[in-house]
Amino acid sequence: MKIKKFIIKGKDIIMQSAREQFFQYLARKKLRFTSQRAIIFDVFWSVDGHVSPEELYRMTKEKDRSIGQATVYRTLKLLSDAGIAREVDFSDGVTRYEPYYGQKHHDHLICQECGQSVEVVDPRIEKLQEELAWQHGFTLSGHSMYLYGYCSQCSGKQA
Amino acid sequence: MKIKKFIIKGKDIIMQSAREQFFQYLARKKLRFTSQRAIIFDVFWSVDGHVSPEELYRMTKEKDRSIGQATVYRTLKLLSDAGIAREVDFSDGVTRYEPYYGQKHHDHLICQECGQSVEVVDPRIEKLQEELAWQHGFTLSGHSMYLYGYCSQCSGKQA
DNA sequence: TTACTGTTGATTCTCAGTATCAAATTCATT
DNA sequence: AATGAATTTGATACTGAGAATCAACAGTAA
Repeated sequence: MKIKKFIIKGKDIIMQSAREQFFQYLARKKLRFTSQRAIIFDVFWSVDGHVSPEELYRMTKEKDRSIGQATVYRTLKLLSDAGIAREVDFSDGVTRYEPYYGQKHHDHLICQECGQSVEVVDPRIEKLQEELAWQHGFTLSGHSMYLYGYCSQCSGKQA
Repeated sequence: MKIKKFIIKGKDIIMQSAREQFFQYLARKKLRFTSQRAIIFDVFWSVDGHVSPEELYRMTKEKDRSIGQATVYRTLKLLSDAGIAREVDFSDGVTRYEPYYGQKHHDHLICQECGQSVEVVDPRIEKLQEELAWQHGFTLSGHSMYLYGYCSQCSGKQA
């Protein structure tokens, strides 16, 4: 219990900073921190893992019926530009977004059977990526890596 | 000159095997090696690097006016299933395909300024990916990795 | 030939995401 | 508070990739 509470508190603190960063970003760009953006941010931040714009739109509608879907798309783009959200693309035709601020960088391991995704990191891979880019005269600014396979439950089912 | 000729010959031999593999694949699935599929295969194979379905459609039209765009989409899917083509997704909304048979596996390093892409591989990264999946109980069946950055020409221009 | 299965191209449809635009909101100045 | 400029919003229309549909059209096998 104590631990749980602590974690929630921790997440809450991060949320405040992320909100703050969003606010700062908007101010820097002379944009406004409107009530719609606040609501969308809050709902987005409450999500565990990734959401599609459409899903988020449905969720925000429950809080505020009047919010339009275009605004959700626009706000996600803003959050992405502000470095608070990250686009993830599982190449199924839908772009998803996940909270990114204060998160460790990670990539995705996806089960092709059940669709579950696991967040993974390997600093050694990151290092090698840098190196590889360097060898080709590139300055690396980012990467996307998706590992596809079958999870322990699903790899039993087939074959 | 000699070398060039040799290379062309080599490519030609690979082409024959790829065509053969396509044929075999179709036979195995009780599908037919139609003239349209042959044309689309040939044009696709003559391309250096990647093409979008739409581009390929335009190109095949020049060889055979009557070929429909749906057939191009369908055939690319077949080639992909047959392991002769590979989908590449630079996340700009268009899926591209590249010849794959007899090719070494590779990933892509993309310049965000001029758009050029370089094919890269690092067996050490491949190894670590396997390892990483394994650690999470996954059987790895494939991956996609895109490194984004600025090439030597373009990284000078900014800053 | 006939019956059967797979293929094609034209067309329509779907669906994510974007552009448009008038109305509403907010901000800065007076 | 009032004015005017700039931003934002939501509804709606639009775009463009790709898939579904379907009648006409081949091969294939009896």
